Amino acid sequence: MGRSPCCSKQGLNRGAWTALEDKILTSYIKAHGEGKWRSLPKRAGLKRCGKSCRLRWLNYLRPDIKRGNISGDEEELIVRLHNLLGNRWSLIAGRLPGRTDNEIKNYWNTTLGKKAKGEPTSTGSSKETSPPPTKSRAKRREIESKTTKPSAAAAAATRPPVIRTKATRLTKVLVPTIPQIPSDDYNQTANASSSTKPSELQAHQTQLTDQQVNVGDCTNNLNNNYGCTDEDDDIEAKGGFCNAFQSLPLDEAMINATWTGGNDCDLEDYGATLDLDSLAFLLDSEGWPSQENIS
DNA sequence: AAAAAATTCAACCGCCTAAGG
DNA sequence: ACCTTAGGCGGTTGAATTTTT
Repeated sequence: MGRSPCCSKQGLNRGAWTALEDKILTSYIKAHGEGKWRSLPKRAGLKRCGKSCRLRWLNYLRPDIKRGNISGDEEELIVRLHNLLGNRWSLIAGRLPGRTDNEIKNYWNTTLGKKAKGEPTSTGSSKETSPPPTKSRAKRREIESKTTKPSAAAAAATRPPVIRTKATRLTKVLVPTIPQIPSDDYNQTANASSSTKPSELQAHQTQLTDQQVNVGDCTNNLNNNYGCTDEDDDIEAKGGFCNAFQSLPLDEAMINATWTGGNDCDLEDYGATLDLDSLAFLLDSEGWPSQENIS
């Protein structure tokens, strides 16, 4: 691909992974767990760069990866999240169980981004001049996803660009925990019907909406809102509500869901506690802070 | 049927931050 | 305080595949 390798890769395999390599990597990680990527290839007997192993595992081999077409609901959610977060694919992927940042990024670049710009789904300068094929895959996928609501993409096109600050690496597994709301109140709301938003959560959303939320630095704002400070290293111990994910308006189901990014991630667990229906509020523009408030 | 064009997506890259020495 | 290492992220590339001509 034209660039010099990032690390010494003499004698290392590159390019597409073979089935055997996949098997070796999968077996090794199942036996020893993730992590120590630099030394993993040597220990596993793979002639691959550690980064390559990590990427292969995270984007393809993980058992909880959901493969296949992105549904209309997922598409809507991606558009919404992109409006809010910009190109922070990892954060967006964190809201779509089983989807990887790479997959979402690819989907955006090939489909949604062009939709949002009102461009035909084509690439390249020479390609821009020609009209889109009448039955391109993108077109067919559009037709297939019958639940697609074009209004969101159109709305995205009219919104001003998202203001972003530098992305911050998330070094801890993000487990959105129950926010620090009075337990009685929370218990009540948790028992409420699914169509009713818990009052505290509604208040939380309102607070976010009313506040001048700088999306790129929302962590700090949220930390302040929920009593966490920069000095609070032990956020999880506080049951805190203190990361960028948690700055998003959450509904009850999402908060109750066990979100993990680690080895214990099990899609069936998600299915038990969270499905796309639980994210439906994201499709409701009323539930989102306005752009003016974000910037 | 074959060639060209369009499209997808896995894989790579450089850069950044955090952690540890 | 500085340096090194490891892990993670978003941007980009190009081979493979699909569709169109």
